Amino acid sequence: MERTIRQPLVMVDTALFTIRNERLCLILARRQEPPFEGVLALPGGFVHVEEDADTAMAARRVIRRKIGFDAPYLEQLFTFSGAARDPRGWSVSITYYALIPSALLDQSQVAEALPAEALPPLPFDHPQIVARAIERLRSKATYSSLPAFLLPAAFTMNELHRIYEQTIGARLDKASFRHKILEQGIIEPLSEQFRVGAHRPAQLYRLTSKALTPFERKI
Amino acid sequence: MERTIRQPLVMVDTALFTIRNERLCLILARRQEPPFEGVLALPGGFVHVEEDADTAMAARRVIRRKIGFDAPYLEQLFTFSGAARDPRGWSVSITYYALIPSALLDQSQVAEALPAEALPPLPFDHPQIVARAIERLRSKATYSSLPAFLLPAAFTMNELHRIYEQTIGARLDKASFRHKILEQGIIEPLSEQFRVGAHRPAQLYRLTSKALTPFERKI
DNA sequence: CTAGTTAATTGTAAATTTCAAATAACATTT
DNA sequence: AAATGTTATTTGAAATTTACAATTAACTAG
Repeated sequence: MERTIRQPLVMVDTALFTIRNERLCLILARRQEPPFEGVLALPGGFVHVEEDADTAMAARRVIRRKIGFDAPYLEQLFTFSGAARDPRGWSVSITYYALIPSALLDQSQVAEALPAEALPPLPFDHPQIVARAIERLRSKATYSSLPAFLLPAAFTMNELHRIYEQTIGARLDKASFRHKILEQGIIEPLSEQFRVGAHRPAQLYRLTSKALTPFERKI
Repeated sequence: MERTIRQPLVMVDTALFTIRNERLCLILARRQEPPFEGVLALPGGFVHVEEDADTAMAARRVIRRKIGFDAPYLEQLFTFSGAARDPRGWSVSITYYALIPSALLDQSQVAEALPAEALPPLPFDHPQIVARAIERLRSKATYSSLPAFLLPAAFTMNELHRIYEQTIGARLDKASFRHKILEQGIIEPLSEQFRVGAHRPAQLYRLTSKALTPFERKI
């Protein structure tokens, strides 16, 4: 037992995705205390003793403090650890990523979100965390309903289409996309509800129970 | 800082998959010390201070102690934590899963491997870890070369086919399977090398660099 | 009532997947 | 040497899915 870790810091860090101007963005927080006081970083914090069921509790607390409510989609990402990642000592960071529809955020929060592909230099090992989060998001987007969690409860087919293109980072055929999504049954039309404008009204849809559930809960 | 965790136990636990009698099995270890002394459990141990880069170091150490060499495929699975999961106190377990070709193991190790679907009652939250590991393996098997890491360096198309069926848990069409796998370019024939027997010789293949790399390393 | 804009459908070609069956290449037995 | 058994590998046609291009639909604004 003598070579085991004594007093590691146990923390959570979160990558909070949202969409601004049709681009995939991250919500950062300015650090209130050293180290790296005043620097933009991923929102995070220490795990509390009473958060004894799961570190997702701590992640939710961190996210609520930042945006004021629970993210519609939250998933554990990866655990980083070691003596080098934090100057305060041997630490374990259990990281999470969350998807947050910009419609739920304050205007000011949305305005502060920064494009995932053009972030400022981040402290600690946060760049690695971001890289992994983007990788996971892209990967899951190709075979699940994940990107839909970046949209509000009701959305049009084209909005969904654009979100998928944005998160996957590639063009997707409109007709095929519509076909496949409807085929999978992960969304359903809201009867008689349309988004209106200077054009043909667009059918509104919502996620069904076949869509991926938050927290990767299965059944 | 007063509500943060003081002296958490930081450990790794591993789910070690192998194939015995064409069935997906796990290699368990009998616990040498309390709690649950003498009980079969997932191989695990405390993280050491000098394992300061990444807990994968600790996972590799645990695996080497159990089987004597490094697993060809190792990936971080999930991090479990809390006050309830271990009677010794608040703990963090960073879990890993590994794929180990039975050809590399001692006969006795293979004989002791137990079918993943019929394990004895496991201590701690090890049943949850196993469930997640199987889920991850099945999921990745559907879109990657993962199951190939359960086979030795050279294998026939049918061996690969059976491994995929076993890990996914469903029938796969032979012709389509062969087509898709070769299409993806994740394996290549070993020229002039065949597995012989009382039947037509079977072409031997090996993984190419297009196959999934261990440790989820990209590029 | 026409132009502009986005939504949604349609049709056809191309590609992929499925399914069933045939053929190939041995070792072993007769 | 020929027949048999066994597994490997290929083939071909049907069914399904996907890609691509174009058309039609439904509104608002001027």
